Amino acid sequence: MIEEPIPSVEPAEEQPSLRRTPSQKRSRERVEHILACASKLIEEKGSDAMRMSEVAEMAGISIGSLYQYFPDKAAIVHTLAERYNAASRDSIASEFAKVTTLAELRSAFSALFDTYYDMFLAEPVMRDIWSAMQADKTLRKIELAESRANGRLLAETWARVQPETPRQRIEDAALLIMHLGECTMRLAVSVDRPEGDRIVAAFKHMILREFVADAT
Amino acid sequence: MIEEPIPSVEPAEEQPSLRRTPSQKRSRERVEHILACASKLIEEKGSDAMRMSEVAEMAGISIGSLYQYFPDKAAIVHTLAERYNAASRDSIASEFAKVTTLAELRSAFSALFDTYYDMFLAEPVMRDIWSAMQADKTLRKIELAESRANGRLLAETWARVQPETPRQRIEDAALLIMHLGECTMRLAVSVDRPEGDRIVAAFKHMILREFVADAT
DNA sequence: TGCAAATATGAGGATTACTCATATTTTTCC
DNA sequence: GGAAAAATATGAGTAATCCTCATATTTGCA
Repeated sequence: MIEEPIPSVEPAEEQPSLRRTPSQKRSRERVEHILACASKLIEEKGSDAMRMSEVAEMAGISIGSLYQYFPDKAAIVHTLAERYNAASRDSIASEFAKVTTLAELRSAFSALFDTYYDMFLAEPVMRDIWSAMQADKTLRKIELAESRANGRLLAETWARVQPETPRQRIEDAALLIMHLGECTMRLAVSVDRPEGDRIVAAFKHMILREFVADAT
Repeated sequence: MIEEPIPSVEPAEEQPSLRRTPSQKRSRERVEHILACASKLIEEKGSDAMRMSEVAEMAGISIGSLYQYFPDKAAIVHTLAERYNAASRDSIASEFAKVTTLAELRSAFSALFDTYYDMFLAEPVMRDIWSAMQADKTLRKIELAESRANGRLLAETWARVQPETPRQRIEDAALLIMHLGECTMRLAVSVDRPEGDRIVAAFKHMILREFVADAT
């Protein structure tokens, strides 16, 4: 009945972000409710200004209960981040799955970052969480894990359509590209719309040059 | 008599990070001393774990005095960040100043990022401050201003050696490149040494492709 | 129904950035 | 030199907030 959003690709690294695995159905629903409230609060005021007391109040539970489910504030952000990341990985994986030629890789990459940019524009919560991840030491590890996971997806596809290129070079470049993609999104949404659009275009233009036949 | 630390290139955006402009010589020395202590503490434990009480104690002053010079904790990080940024801008400006051809731009860029990477490796405080800047809303604006300032330096040089390329395209690309350069540094120093080296190499390789004659 | 396990509660502990009324030092001006 | 004024120093105290824990309530099950 309750279907959890199982990351269908590779989970980045699952720390125990829930204090106890909820065994009762009501508990699992409550976890979802807490996350929904937290998400709404982050949308309204940002994760930094979000107070644990507010989350508890909006969710209609006591602070004690809140801490029964999440060991600390970062765990809430962590969980939300993991969900967005899982969604990203999924769309990346499905976009790359059908790629068999370099030309297809180029158009898949292009489409991917258009989608990614739209997501960033549409989801203020996602944007905020990305910033929060940079702030916290623990959460920063998630970002790296995420870049690595996405980098692997790109590297596999890339190596498939261009087997003559050294694997190490592909892997390094793939990690860098996916990481810089995230950085570009953050930059693009932090400036005004037309400039953001141009920045994303510039990024795509720059990266697409990498996916060419001549192995320099 | 009062000589303020004037950034020799373009100041990114000077908010009043000092509570009062110290008029007496002893005060200015004290500001320097506070910053030195803060820097040492950041090196030891990170800006997040650095306590204002510790800074005061190490500097041999009371908390009240500390707050007489800096309006809040972020202001200390802000000031330190501005200094590093000013140093970066200077080295970027001097590296680009003598560039007159595309080939020279390429080698200047390459040399610049080698230096930048070395700085990041050698200066744990700088690394920490970069992370801290992402965390705080106010400080994040500095990062953007910094990217813009550096982007302008690159754009000017680039436009000089390649006047046929549309100015808008150069400006967008320059901002993106300098911003992504910072992101690459952060990524490179957060992984193990050999991988970090390869990542920096991959970045340089990728960007140097942009500085070519064919205006695609 | 009654007992044990799971879950809920919220007052309070702990930490920490920052304030402010007061005290001290320095400068100014006769 | 001395007194008034301005600048600077002080640190106990305030406020904000995360999180704990001893206790109460609810649920699952025999």
